[in-house]
Amino acid sequence: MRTLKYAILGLLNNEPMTGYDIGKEFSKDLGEFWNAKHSQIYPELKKLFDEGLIVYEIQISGEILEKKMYSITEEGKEAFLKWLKQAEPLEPTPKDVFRLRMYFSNHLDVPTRIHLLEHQLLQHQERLQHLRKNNERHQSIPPHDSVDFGDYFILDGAILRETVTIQWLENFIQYCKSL
Amino acid sequence: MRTLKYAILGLLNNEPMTGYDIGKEFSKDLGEFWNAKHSQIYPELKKLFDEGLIVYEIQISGEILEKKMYSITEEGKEAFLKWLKQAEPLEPTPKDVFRLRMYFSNHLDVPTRIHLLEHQLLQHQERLQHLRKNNERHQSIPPHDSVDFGDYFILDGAILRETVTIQWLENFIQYCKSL
DNA sequence: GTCACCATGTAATTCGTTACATGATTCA
DNA sequence: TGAATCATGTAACGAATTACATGGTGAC
Repeated sequence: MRTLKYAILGLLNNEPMTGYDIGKEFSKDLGEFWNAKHSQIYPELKKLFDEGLIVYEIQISGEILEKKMYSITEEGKEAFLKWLKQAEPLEPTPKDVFRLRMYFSNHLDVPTRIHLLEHQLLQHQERLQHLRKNNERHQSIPPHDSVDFGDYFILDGAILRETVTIQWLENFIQYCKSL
Repeated sequence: MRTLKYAILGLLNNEPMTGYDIGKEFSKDLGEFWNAKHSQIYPELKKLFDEGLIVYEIQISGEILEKKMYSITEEGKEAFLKWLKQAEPLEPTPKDVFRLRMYFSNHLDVPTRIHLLEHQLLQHQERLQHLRKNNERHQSIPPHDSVDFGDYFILDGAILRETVTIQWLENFIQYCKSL
C-alpha cells in the first residue's frame, strides 16, 4: 500500500524538511499511529525522488556537514491529495500481543493474571498522562484548515483509546480480585 | 518475537488440530487481535515440529486425503507457559492508515472530510454489531479457568474499542457539520 | 575534549501478504 | 456435475526492525 510514501509526502506537503526531521516527526504525536526508522526513511526518500514526487537541495551545516532539504513537487502534491481523498475498506484490527496473551489467560493462576494486568495498566496510565500533556498545547479546537487540526483530532482519538483500554484493564483486575 | 509461534502453541495447548483448523481459529474472535494466513501457518508448524514443541499424526479423510493432526509436546507446553507469564513493555501504538489520513485532513474540503468519516463510521458500526452478536454466546462471565474466559475477556475489550472509535468519529462528524 | 545530538546511509533478517500450485470431499 | 469447502504446501515480494557503519556540530 506504500503508506510510508504518503506519510512522507504529507509531511513534505506541509513544509520542506530533511530525512532526519521526518524521523523526528515520527517520534511526536504522529508516531502514535504511524512511524518509521531512519533505515526505512532514507531509502524511501530516494525512491520518491526517483519517482519525481520530491526534490532536494543540499544545505551545509557548519563547515562540512551536508543535509538534504527535501520538498514536494507539483506531481507529488497531486499524488498525495489523490491518496488523501480515498475512502478505503476497514483494515483488519491491528495485532496485539497482550490481548493474545489474555486470550489464553485461563492457563494462568489468578495472582499472575493480576500482576500482568496491573503491569499493563501502569504503562497505559503513563502513556495517557503523556498524551494529555501533549494535548495541553491545544487550548481549543484549532481551525479546521490549519496544520494543527489533524494533530488535535488524532490526539483526541489516542486519548479516548487509552482511556477505554484503562477502563477495560481496571474492570478485569477488579473481577480477578473478586475471585 | 515469534508471536505466531506462541499463538499456535496456545491453540494446540487447548486441543489437537490441523493447520487448516488453526487458520479457521484465526478467522473467529481470536482473529480480532492475532491472525495469520495458511501460507504462514504451515511453515511455522514445520518449524515448531523441528523444534520438538509439537508432533503430528496423519489422519485420512475419506479415501485419500491426508491431514496432519498436530498436538503439543511437554516441551511445547513449557515454552508456551513461560511465554504466557511474561510481563512485557508496552508495544508502540499500532499503525493506523485512517488516522494518518485524518492527521492530514486539513487539506480536505469539509464535505469530503465528512464523507470519509461517515464511510469509516459505517464500517465500524458493522464490526461492532458483529462483535456484539458473537458476544451473545456468553450469557455471563465464563469460569476464570475455562477456555471461554479469554474469549469473553478480549471480546469485551474489542467491543469497548469499537464503541469508543465510533464515539470519536461521531464527535468529529458533528463538529465538521457545524462548520 | 566529550557528550548529546545532528545527519545519512547500507545489510541482514524477520514478518507478513499475495500469488502460484495442487488435489480431495461433501452436499445439493 | 458443479460449487463450496477441506487440506497442504511453495515462491515472490513487500514492509519493517535491528545491526552495521560513518562522521560532523554545538554546547559545556
